[in-house]
Amino acid sequence: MVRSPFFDKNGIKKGAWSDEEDNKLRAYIQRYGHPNWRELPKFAGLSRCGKSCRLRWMNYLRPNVKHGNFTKEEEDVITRVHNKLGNKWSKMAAMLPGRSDNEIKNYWHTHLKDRVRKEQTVLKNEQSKNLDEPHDVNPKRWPIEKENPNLINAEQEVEILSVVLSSSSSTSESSPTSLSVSDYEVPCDVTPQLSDSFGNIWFDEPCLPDEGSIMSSSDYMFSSLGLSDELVSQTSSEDYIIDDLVLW
DNA sequence: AATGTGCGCAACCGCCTTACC
DNA sequence: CGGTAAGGCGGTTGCGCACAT
Repeated sequence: MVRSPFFDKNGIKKGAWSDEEDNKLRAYIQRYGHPNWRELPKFAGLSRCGKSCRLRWMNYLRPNVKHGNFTKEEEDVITRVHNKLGNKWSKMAAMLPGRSDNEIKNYWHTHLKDRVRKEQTVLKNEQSKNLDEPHDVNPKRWPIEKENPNLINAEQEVEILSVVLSSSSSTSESSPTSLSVSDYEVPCDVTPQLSDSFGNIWFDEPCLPDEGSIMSSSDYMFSSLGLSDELVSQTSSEDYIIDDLVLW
């Protein structure tokens, strides 16, 4: 399934990792951490380059890393974020505790890409049929927006989400604003709704980050998005409906 | 049973960003 | 401010496996 092991001209081992190598890397990092990836293989007794060690740890050996089938909710998050941001795998990984960017990327290419493309083609055809009859793209949203003129449009949503996702520090002075990432291209009847099983992935399942501390999936999401505790605590649960990815 | 073909996924590669001097 | 090293990210590749012929 993977490249057969071999040594390059510098004596660096490439290709599939053996159990022995995995054990060495795991044992070393659990004991000493990974302050310097480049030096790590030397001290851990591995004939690998630092990059290879980092990749193996991040994608496979980390204690909290998940393998196997993606849930419907995870698929939905990937689809929605991809619609807004494109191939930002690390951003998606930050929102899906236990999933690596590599795994998300692979899953997108092998499972989701074609499916989403088909869904959007179907949608486009339907929309072109109904061109003469303008109607709400997302009927669920419009009543809310009409009630609240302060809500933002689709372009602003992408911009703000990009900032939120890339931000490493909180914007504590920001007032609670509804940040919707609802998908205008894939309506709610095409993509499954997250809110139905919202608790499953964001709140029920504890998550173990690298540091070893336990935090809830929702804490993990907010911390990975750079949202401060105070800001999160101001937030009522109704405010971050993942159905539309309203973050706060 | 043998061979061909496509898929899935771990790992590699190169570029970009960040940190440090 | 520029140079360098290290980390991180996204695109691509190689190969084992399952399924089709």
